[in-house]
Amino acid sequence: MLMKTLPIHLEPAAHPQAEACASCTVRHLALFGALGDAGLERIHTLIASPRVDAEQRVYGRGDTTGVVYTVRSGIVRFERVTEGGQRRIVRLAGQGDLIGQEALLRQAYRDDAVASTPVTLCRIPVPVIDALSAQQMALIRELMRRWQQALDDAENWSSELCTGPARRRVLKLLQLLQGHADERGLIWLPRRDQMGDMLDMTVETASRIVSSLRRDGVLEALPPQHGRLDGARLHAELMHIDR
Amino acid sequence: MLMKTLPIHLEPAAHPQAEACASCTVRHLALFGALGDAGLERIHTLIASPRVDAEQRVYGRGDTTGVVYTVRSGIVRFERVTEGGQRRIVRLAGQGDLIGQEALLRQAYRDDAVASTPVTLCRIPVPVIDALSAQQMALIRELMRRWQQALDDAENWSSELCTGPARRRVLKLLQLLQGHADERGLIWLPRRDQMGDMLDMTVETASRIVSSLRRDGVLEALPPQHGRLDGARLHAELMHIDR
DNA sequence: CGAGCCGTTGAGGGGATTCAAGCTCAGTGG
DNA sequence: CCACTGAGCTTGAATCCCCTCAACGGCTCG
Repeated sequence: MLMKTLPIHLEPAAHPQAEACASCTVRHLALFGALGDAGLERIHTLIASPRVDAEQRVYGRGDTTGVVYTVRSGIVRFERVTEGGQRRIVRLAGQGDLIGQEALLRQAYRDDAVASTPVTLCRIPVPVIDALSAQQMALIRELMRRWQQALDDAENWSSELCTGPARRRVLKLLQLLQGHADERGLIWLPRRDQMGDMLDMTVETASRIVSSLRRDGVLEALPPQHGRLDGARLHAELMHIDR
Repeated sequence: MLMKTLPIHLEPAAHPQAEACASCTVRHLALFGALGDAGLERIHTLIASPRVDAEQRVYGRGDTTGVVYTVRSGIVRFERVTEGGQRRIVRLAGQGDLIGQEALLRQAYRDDAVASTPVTLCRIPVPVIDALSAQQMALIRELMRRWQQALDDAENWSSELCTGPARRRVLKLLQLLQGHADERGLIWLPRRDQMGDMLDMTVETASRIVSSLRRDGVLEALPPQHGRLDGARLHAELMHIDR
C-alpha cells in the first residue's frame, strides 16, 4: 500500500545559493531567521531550494533522509492512512512552516508530505542544524517554537475541522485556506475528494456543500483548484451556524 | 467564559524531594531521565511533586505560571472550547508525558489541562530547565523528542478518533485508554458526556454504544469511571468494522 | 425524601451516506 | 473535425446512522 519514495531534491547546488539565502524573501519567517548574516554565511552552500510540483511528494512516511524543510511558498499537506485503510489529511503547512522535524531526532517521517500547490522549499540537512545548535541557543528556541506551532495547529485541526455539521467543517476549512491566500487573494481550493479526506465526509457531501456556498455567494470557484472567498459572508455563515 | 485559575501546586517543599527524585519510579520515563545523578542533585530542591484530584485543573488556557509538568501517574486531558462554544477534548497525556511545554517558550498554555483520574505530577519551573539546557545537550534532545511525541499523538487523535462511524471511534478510544491501563489492567472509563466531547457525538450515542459493547462482552464497566477490556474482542470488533 | 447528576432506552426526524446517473472538460486518436 | 474516453464535479432518490427530544431508573447527598 505504501509506495517507495524517490528523493525529489537532488539539487545541482552551487554558489548561487549564497545570494539566494541572503536575499530570501521569507528569511524573517524561516528557521534561519534566528541566525545572523555571519551564521548564514557558514551554511548557505549546504542549503538547496528545490521546487516541487503540485501533487508531488516531498517525503514519505517511513523515509529517513535526514533532511528538514522550510516552506518558502505554497501549501503542503500531511497525509496518513488509517488502520482502516482510509487516507486522512491531518494538517496543512504554509509559508514559513517547518516540516519534517522528526528528522532532527533521527526518526522516520510520520506522514506523507504532499505538495497541494506548486511548492518552493528550503532543504536543510540535519547535520547542519546539529552543528549550529551546539552553539546557537537562539536557533534551538526557534526550533522549539516551531514544534509548538505544529502541535497547536494539529490540535486546532481536530477541534475545528473534525467536529460539527458538514457545512460548518467546510466553512472552517475555507477560513483556514484563506490564511494561505496568495497575493491576488486566491486560495487553493482542494478537490472534493481531498476535502472529504480532510473533513471526514464523502465526495458527494463536499460537492453539495461547495455548490451551496457558491450559490450563496460565499465562494467563487476558479478552476483548476482555485477560488476566491467573500470574507464577510463566510464569517456571517459561521456566526449563523454557531448561533 | 474563561475561569480564573488558582495555582494548585504550592508545595510545602523541603529536603524530602531529594530522595523523591532519586528514587522516582518513573525517572527513566521522565524528562530528567536524560540527566545523570549529578545533574539531578543540583535541582531536586526546586522540583515539587504535587497531587491533583480527578476533575481538578492542572492549569488553564491563558495562564503564564512559568512551569512545566511531567505526568508521573494518572491521565490528564487537554480541553479547548470551540469558537462555536463547544467543549472539545483534543488529546490525552499519561505516565511519562511532558505537559505545558508552551511555558518553555514563555507562552501561555494553549488548553485547559484537567486531571481525568487522580494524578501525580513533577512540577518543574522553567528557569530550572533554561539553566540546565545551556549546557546539557541531552536534555534538549529529550525535550524535542517529547514535543514530537505530542505532535504525533495529536495527529493520531484526529485521524483515528475523529473519523468514521461512531462505534469505531469509541472502540479506538478504548484501545487508546488500554494503553494507559493501571497495574490491575483497569482503564479509566470516561463519563458519557466526556466521550462525546472527545469523539464528537452526543451523550446518548456514547451511552448506546457503550451499552452495546458491554452486551457484546468487549467492555466491563466498573463504576465509578473504571472498566476492563477484552483485548481480543476489541481487536475483532475493529477488524470487523474496517473490513 | 426530594433534588440533582449520570446513565440508559425509546420514538421520531434530519443530515449524511450510498447508489446511480448525467454533466463538463481536457486529452486522444480516428 | 468530432467521436471517444476518463477524471472530476454535480445532482437526485432511497437508506441509514446519528441527533433531538423525552421519559425513566439508580445513585448520592443535603
